[in-house]
Amino acid sequence: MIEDRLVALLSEGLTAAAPSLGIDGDLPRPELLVPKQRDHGDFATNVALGLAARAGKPPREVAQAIIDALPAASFLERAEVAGPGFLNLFLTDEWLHDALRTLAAEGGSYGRAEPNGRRVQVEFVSANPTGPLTVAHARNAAIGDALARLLEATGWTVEREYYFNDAGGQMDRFGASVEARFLRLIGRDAQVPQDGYHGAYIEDLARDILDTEGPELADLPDQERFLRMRAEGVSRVLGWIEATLERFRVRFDSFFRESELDAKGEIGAAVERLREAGAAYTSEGAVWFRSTGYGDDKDRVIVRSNGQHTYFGADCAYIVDKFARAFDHLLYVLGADHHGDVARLKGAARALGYDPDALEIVIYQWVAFVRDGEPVPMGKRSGNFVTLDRLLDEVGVDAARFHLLLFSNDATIDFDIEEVRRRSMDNPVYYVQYGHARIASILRKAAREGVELRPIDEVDLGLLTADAETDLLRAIADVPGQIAAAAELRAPQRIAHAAQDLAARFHRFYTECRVVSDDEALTQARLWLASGAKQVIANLLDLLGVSAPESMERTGDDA
RNA sequence: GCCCCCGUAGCUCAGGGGAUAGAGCGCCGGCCUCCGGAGCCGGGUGCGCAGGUUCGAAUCCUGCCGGGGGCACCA
Repeated sequence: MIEDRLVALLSEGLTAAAPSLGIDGDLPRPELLVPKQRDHGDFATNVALGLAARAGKPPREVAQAIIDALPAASFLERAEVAGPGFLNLFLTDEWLHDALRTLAAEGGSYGRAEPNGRRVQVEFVSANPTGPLTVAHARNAAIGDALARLLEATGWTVEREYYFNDAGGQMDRFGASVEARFLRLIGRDAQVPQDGYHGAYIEDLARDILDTEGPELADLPDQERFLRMRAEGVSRVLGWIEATLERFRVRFDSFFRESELDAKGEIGAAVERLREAGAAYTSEGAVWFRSTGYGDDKDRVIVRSNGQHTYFGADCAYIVDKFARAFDHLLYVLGADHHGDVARLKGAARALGYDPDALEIVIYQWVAFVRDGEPVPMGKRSGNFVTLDRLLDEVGVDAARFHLLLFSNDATIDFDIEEVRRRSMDNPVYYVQYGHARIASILRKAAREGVELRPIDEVDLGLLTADAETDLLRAIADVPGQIAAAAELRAPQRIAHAAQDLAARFHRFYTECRVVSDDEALTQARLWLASGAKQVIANLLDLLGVSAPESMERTGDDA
């Protein structure tokens, strides 16, 4: 990449200039900046600003000394001092052409890194299977999957895991609710518990269990019947959840049940380990984790006085289980209500002897779903909620994912269902997709007219000289860096914005530059540029799990 | 009371310590003989307040103000 070559060049110049500047000792690695203004060059560095104090000379003088010491390089047109002491680098367009050639060669893997040999687990969604996924889970699914895709793109081997509690208090209430519905269906007297689940889907579940398992389930001994009902309910709800996720283009590599931890004795083992580490103690009959030693505001119970472990106790065992599976890094994707978990989860990891930095928690803020100005209620137990499926029916997978990934994780989202549903120009997902479809259309036209695309090495990319053309090339060249940054910062919205930026640059290029024309050489160069833009838009959309259509409906008249 | 997130243009939001802070929407005015007008071009004295760190702060730190959310052996 050109950036590496520039940094190497600058380092050489810096090393050569250092003695005359009176700088000895370690020299910094020059940092490359991308100036916002074109007359500030293609790249810039602030290295002179940082070294001015050490040199005892004005920054501009330091910058000039570095320039004077710069070895010749074919790709460097000129370098100049600017502003307070920036060193601006002007390159020949060759690096832009190189980027386009690389893109042409790599296609769908352009911008992606080589495998780094490291394994990361991304745990997300993890909703307990007491009912269908709701809109409340949508952002978690979108962010978790996008981060998984970004990590894959930056070389990681990624495992997507879904964790659920199949035996806690909520699941018991769920099981009892299903059981009651079942009994009522066959005419027996039973009441759904007051604190149980009252949604209509519970009855659907009961009916399905009745249809497939038969009424004789009702005659099992009480405890057995309850467990059976709970299990039958869980497996069916999990089936719904998987189907919804599949539709949302999210596929998990593993579904992990909390009960496995207990069954394998891992919870007891984890508690023991914490005790040995001096991080757990007994008080009032319960076992506590000394989380105050790890930045928490109070200690937390891990085993209740009745002998049952808490959720957090299971979390500790789960941490052990995860690390035992030889992941180099663990990512948790959790909603804002879990911010309090961060300190104690990392604390538990440390207490258990792991590197707390290897356990990372991505917290995202809430989504306020709104319809016609009214908040959409999301409580699951009341039965009054909007399922993720219904949301997808209304706005489509592409619009839903794109909109959920358009904003920083730290920002709360106002998700107006009517607005996101609109297939119109104020909907950025269609703007980007339209750009992709429009390019596809040009390429079809070129093919229709018998224009044959020659190998890119035989094409004179130097003909691409208009601002609209070089701006588009620049954006293409910038994509690998954008992907790396988005992954590193856990910031999928950067990809959404990069995609919009690419589409905008393409649209401008399209308006100003006719692609298929009588000028054969120029047509070749522009076709390569257009198809490059198409590929890059597709690559970025893929990182978001959004499709890149070859064509779109011509009319968006429900706008 | 303690903790987390946010405060940037009329609205919704981007902005990895750099130079003159951007985009979409809305509003006004332009652009179709011709590759898809779901498009393009032009129109803009906005970083909540006060300190601090720095050559340089929307960005990092502290305090305050305003908004949102979380703080149970429920699990």
